[in-house]
Amino acid sequence: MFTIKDIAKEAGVSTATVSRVLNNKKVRKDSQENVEAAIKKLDYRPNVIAQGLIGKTSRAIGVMITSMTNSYYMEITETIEKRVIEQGAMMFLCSTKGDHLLEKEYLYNLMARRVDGIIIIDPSSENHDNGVFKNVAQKIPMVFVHSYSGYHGFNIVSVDQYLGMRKVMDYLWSEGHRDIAFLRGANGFSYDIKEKCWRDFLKEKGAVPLEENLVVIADGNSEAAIPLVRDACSNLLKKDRRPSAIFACNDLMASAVISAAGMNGVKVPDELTVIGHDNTVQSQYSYPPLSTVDLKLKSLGNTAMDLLAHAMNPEDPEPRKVLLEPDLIIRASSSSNK
Amino acid sequence: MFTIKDIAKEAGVSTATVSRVLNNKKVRKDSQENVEAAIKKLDYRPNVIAQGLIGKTSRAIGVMITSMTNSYYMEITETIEKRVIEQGAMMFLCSTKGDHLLEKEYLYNLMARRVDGIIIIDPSSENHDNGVFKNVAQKIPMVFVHSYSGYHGFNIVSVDQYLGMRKVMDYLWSEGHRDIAFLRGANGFSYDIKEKCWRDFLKEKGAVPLEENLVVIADGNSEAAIPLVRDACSNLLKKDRRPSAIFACNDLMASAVISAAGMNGVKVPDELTVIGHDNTVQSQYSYPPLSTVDLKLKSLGNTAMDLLAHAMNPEDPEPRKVLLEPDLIIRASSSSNK
DNA sequence: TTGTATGCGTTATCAG
DNA sequence: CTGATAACGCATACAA
Repeated sequence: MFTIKDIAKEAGVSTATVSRVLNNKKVRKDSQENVEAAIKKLDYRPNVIAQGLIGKTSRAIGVMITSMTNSYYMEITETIEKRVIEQGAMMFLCSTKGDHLLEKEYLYNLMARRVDGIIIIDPSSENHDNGVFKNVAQKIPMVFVHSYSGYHGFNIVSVDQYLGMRKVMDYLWSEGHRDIAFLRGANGFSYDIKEKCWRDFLKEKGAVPLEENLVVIADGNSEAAIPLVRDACSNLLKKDRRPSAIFACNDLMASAVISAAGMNGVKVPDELTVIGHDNTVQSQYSYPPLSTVDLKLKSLGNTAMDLLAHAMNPEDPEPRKVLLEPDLIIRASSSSNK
Repeated sequence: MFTIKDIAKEAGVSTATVSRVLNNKKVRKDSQENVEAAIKKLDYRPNVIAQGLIGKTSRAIGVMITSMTNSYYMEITETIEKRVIEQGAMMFLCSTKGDHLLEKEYLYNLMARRVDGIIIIDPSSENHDNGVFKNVAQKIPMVFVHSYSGYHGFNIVSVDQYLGMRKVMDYLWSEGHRDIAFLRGANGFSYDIKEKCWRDFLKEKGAVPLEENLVVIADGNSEAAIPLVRDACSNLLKKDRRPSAIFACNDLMASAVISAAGMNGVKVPDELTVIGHDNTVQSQYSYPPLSTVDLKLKSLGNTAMDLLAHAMNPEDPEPRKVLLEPDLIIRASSSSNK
């Protein structure tokens, strides 16, 4: 591949002049033309690695997610990517599979590559508690896309999931649902927040007794959870006191609930209302289309990029928090129970 | 951030010695220890960009896909990523949205970053025909993951989709299906290959008249196609001569077919057999679980990495083709029509 | 306006 | 075994 030297020789100027043309600085017209001709002739493209070494910027950012086959992450990531390429930059994508050691490994690798910024979607609590994030954020602009906004000293964009869950409960209650099951994965802030809201609400309404068996613990938010959810739901639907509505903490699990209903001959939404969460594309196109909480995934991605731009500004590096408000979207998987 | 010079000073040796320790070359024991202590103390990590500039390798590869919200691509990509991190490398992910100009842009950007290799899943025909791929492949090891193995001079891993389609038709025919609809997207080699097989088969069996109206043209393989597929299928299912089986060119569309059936009160699989293609995770977890053609996505990803490793070997740069054999997986969305 | 010289952080070469 | 030094490709301060 050609270098700036080749162009300089071809154009009969110095490398400095070539560099100037490349960076739109003032040069004499004929030099400009000669250089541009040489560039075109040799199909020359500047070595971004060398440019990065100079120090200003590597024009690359890192995005860390948990899984690539979960559209929740990929929808946010796709929005981020759109913004990244607008800037002529590139994106390293890293999926941690929920392993905080791998997450740490990736983080240090990104640091070693001098990326301009890092966006972490669903950061692990371990690397927060042990100070890894703090350490990295000191050196590289960093943004969390998180279900929890309680961390301090970090740029965070999150969604007010308690509010979103409240909207779900208000809706279900007003539609006459009283036995409302809650389906969550094993670990995660966002599950905890929603469960708290669910409990708070039922207590507030004096819905006694609070049936503990309506809490189904399945594992994680990857496809592997689906069979677990199906089994758990099948059991639930066979009980004497069957819930009239099931809320699932993400659309993936909600789809599995619909499947379980179908397998047990329970009609959705006539005999069972199902509400999902996240408003991923699959919720829109599932059958019946899922009522769900819109997490504003595009907005999450765009805000993350805005925050990153802010974090890269040395003038005002004060961390910011942005809290988005989710909406409840009613589709065909839910109905009244009056 | 600290550099090799800081470590050298801290350890009381030269930068050369530090570099030797970093690269596991022979140094005196106490030097070794001093350097390692300094590295640990300052939490030093080598600048990968500087390493990349030296020329050997940037320890980064580029993966180009069409869409991030299609699990077909992401399952292959996830397999690739696993292999990439095993080598301590990183992955640039680029989604072209089917735009060949963007694809070209990405390609040159990756080149400018001196990536060690590029894997293109579903390369555009435009950039093949205009020589862009040839141009890039000359300078950087490149591998296609493709539905078409007819390109020459490239490393290609593909699946024998004609064979896979043949397996579908053999199965359907042997189960008594005679009116078999074929659902495809607008553009793409893989659609063409499958359609050819479908036509060949019906002609071979003398299935006259070949009902052209059983060919439904929907657009693309992104979620946006789903409503189009639903509409097209709904129309199809209302006709006098309703097909007893519908084959869809990917699982996404097949899911939409199931939805359309549900919306029209047609039972799957009792009244309609639905067969998908690709064996993405969603086919496994949809309801009813989809009969589908297993494209061996993991194997595609792994083979792509194997080919890339081969392509990076300067001894034998001869391009290779690998053709994988797909399997038909029977699940609950299909039944006999006898 | 232009060219020369230097540095970015690392590895490789060579002499010691 | 070690250290000084030259390269990698580019950008920039400085001198012309």
